[in-house]
Amino acid sequence: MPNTERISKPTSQRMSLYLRVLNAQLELDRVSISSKELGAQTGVKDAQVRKDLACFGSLGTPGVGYLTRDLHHQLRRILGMDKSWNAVLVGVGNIGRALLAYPKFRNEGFNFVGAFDLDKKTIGNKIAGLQIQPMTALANSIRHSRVKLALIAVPPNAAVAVAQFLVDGGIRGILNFAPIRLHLRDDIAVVNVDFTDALEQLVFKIRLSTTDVKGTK
Amino acid sequence: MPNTERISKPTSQRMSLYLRVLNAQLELDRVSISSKELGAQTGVKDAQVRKDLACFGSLGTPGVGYLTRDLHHQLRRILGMDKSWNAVLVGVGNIGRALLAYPKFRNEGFNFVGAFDLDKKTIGNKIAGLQIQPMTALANSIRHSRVKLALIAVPPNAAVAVAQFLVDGGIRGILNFAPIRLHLRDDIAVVNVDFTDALEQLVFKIRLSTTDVKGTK
DNA sequence: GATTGTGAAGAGCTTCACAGCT
DNA sequence: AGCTGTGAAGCTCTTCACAATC
Repeated sequence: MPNTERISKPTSQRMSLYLRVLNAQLELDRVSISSKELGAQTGVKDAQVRKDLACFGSLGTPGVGYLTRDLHHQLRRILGMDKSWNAVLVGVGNIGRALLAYPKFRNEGFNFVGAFDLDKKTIGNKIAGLQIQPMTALANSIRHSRVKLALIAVPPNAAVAVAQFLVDGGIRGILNFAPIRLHLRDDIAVVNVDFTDALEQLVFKIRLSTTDVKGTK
Repeated sequence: MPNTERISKPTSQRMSLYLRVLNAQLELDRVSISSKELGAQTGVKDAQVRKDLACFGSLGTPGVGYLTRDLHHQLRRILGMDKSWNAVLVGVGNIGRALLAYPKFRNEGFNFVGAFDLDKKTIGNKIAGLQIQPMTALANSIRHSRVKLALIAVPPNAAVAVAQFLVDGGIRGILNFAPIRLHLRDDIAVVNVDFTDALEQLVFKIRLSTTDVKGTK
């Protein structure tokens, strides 16, 4: 009975980080890990780690730390990764292709069950074992396979229409790679991945650290 | 004299969003925009928009809003986008190729001046007008062109070594696509883009909204 | 009437520090 | 001695609400 609802966004983000570390620790056959070490490997203060982990209700052992396997299991459960998730991809351009071939998705329990595009040249091609289908097949496919997740990697001007179409088809969550903010019903989960945003944040960070040392210009 | 330093991380992130909106508004020849509209298009409360924009020292006009062109200019300045930035790419796999071909980067003032890989098969190929070079050419290239930004799109086990190598070569900021947290000197800016994290956050969000309505399972 | 800029209140997140367990 | 779990303090970010401006 871990209350999944009372987890803040910052906490859930760190949970993903912890999970990444635990994966590595399991491969090294480490039996336990302390909040201090988990923190060191994720750039989080140890007290914060313990607070985050407290929602499992005392899984740690004073003097020892957390049992790697148990914690891994609990984290996956909290994040909803204890079962696998099917997903469709819309837009098989450069980014779309990279996503289809991204090996980590399958490792973590994500599964592409369909890939769709408008371009007749790419339709029919197989990428990472999946045959690209025309957009016209999308609606049926969603209803049939009862997919809940979609990844959008289409040009920005198409993204809004595609998103609306997906929602109408029954999709509940969208990972959006188009550099556009989607405005959808608020029971639809949206996560944006915007490369330009990321680069701008990087530039801003650099300027912050170089301003201290008196502008290198 | 806008004090670039006193801008919080959440604010700077929203600045990127505002900038995206302003780009669109400029294309539509809109002369001014209100905090309310800027907020609506980015999912931010109007008061928050005004607070964020306040660091420019009164650029808005009561009863009217903000002059689109001026605001655009100021935002770019604050974010450090008033000049263009050169960058190198390390790792020309699926993701690397997508990044090289990503058109928005150039639009926003980012410029690839080098792309590097270990794989002899890709070395020498041209992608988006850029010839892939061997890793052995990386150090010289950085020093020569005085690049400050690097994008890492290598497998996770190589990322740490590559990052250290880049820093030793004089790189000041890294946009990291490998699903690994880099621990570097703290005057080095790092921004992580982790697809698996993003998908996990999405799943978590979905569960949050479906838990309310009593698990669809 | 519409909209800005902002002090003050409110909400949320992080860090501290220490009792308590092994 | 080493480490967890947590109340309380401290800090940051967001929202409210309204006087001031056009």
